[in-house]
Amino acid sequence: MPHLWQVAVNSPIRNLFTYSDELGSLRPGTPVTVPFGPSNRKVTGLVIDASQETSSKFEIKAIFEAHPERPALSPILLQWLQWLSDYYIHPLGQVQEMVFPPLKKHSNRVSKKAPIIPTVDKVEPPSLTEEQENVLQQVSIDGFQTHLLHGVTGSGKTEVYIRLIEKVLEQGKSAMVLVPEISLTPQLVHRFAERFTDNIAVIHSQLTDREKTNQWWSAFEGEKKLLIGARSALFCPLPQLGLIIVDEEHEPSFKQEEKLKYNARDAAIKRAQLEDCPIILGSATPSLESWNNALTGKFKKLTMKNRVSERTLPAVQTHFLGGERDSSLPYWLSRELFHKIEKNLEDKHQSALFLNRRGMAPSVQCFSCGFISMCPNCDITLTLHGQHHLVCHYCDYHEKLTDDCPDCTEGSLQAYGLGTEAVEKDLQKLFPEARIFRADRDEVHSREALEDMIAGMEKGDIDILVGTQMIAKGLDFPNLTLVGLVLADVAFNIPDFRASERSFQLCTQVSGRAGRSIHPGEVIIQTYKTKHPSIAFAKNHDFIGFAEQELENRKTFGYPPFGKIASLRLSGLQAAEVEGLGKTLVHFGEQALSHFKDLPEVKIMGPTPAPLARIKNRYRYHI
DNA sequence: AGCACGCCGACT
DNA sequence: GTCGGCGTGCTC
Repeated sequence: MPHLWQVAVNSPIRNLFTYSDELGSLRPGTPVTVPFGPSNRKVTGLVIDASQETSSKFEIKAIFEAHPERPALSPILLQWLQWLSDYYIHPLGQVQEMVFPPLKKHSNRVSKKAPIIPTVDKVEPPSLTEEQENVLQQVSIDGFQTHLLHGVTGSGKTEVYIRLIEKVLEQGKSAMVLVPEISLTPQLVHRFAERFTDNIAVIHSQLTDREKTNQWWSAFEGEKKLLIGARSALFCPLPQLGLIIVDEEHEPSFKQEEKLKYNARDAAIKRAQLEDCPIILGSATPSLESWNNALTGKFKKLTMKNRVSERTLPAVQTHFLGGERDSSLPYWLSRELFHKIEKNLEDKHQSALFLNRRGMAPSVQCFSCGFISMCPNCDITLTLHGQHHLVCHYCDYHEKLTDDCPDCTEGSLQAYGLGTEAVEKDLQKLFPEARIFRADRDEVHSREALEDMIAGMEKGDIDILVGTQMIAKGLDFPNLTLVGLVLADVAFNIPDFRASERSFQLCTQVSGRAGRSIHPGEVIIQTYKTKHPSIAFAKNHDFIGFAEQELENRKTFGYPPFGKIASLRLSGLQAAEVEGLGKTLVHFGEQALSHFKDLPEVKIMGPTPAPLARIKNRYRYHI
């Protein structure tokens, strides 16, 4: 009698399917191809378990073969995939698919592109600070334990990671470092390459499919013992995984919002638990969830309060933007920041200005009739780029800015608000001699362009860097001594209970770019709300104070980590239809709740239009 | 998701 | 009488 197996098939169905095995070489964890659907098309799947199927409600088909290009997975990995599927409510057959590389193994075709792992000379390890030593002593590399490493910017977290990885590799095990996509800069890889030479594989979305496949196999086969990557790298089945590091654990980019909706930080903790290895979550500004877990003892808390080599944290000043203005300066530039930039140019130091908004201006309005240019496909104003390009930041719509208002045809459209392009342009006028570089998605759109920008900063070819998100984290330029946050308020206004946390993190991370070398750093935060707690605490480098106050707020309102929130997002082409579905779902929810008497308080809110009520002509609601 | 089936309008 | 557009339902 042939064996029957439960197979997770790559399809959006949450059942397992029973197949017969006439090969006899299969076991749980074997990737297979199976006939599926009325035309028996060939789909991929994963053998999960033996089947006890006795009834014959359906025809049982035979597995085609063990997948010729996919290696078998360990019981631990299988268990982890099952957990992901259950916890994030996603079909196991599709979760399983994320483990494997996009292309067939093979063909070691030599890439013409620059190598992903740079060839650099090995660098001798620096001596450790007392704090670093102390932290290292507290981490056991045997057995599962979640650690939260709270270390200020520039405190040498990376060196701690490196030392721990060295220990793990000495035992013949492999290690994984997860970083947010945005900070997976060549700089970080370079830093690791200096110590582990070419014993490194890298996986992130900027690689081509061929590159990803090659990197995946070199990590899977143990040819490279250290895997560095963005969240998707977590799925790589490393042999003898001995350590996971999640750097910048608070970063929202660890969350995937589509398909399998997982948080790589949380999924990494689960994987470490199953693999029975330690995991380190590192951040200068931990998420309040993780911080709370450290306070309650669920995570082991490790602290580094000082920067390495007696370097001090930068002096942070805040400047009120609403006061009287110097008419010779653009309205967004305080006299103080202007003078600091001027001084920095004289001293041949570098400056960076941060503003989380690309383009010239976020909207244009007719001064005569009040008409505002909107995207026809989205509920959003069009952003002005250059002198006369109106662009939607959510779809590919763009139009030319007309001389006259398209509505009243009398007035003309005027730019409102500020973006990085305008900052760059104004600065160039004020400092004609300065070499200014703008780093946002319009200017820096590829790995190569990012590398060029970094090289430009390192060589001193740039005096002033103007940028968005892109320059906020992870970067380390020794000659960068002045950082200006042009308008901190942008971050307060996002409609999210984490808005305060996000702005505190932003202020701290941006500030952290300044003064990372022998020269002390200075930071200027410009804002209309100098008293906002996010700014006040960031100014004093007081994460603990901020966390204490913000946790109190969260407790009062029942927000995480004290309460739990789930968000259901609905979208469709007809607003009424989407809202109707939302109402039906809420109704189901209320009914379901009424069957449970002793639940803690559960509230269902909505459906209401999402903050961006329409994107790409799809109406969005949430519950 | 991907495919087949089936219902209906449009065209030879 | 046949083609094809898309709504519906199933996949071991």
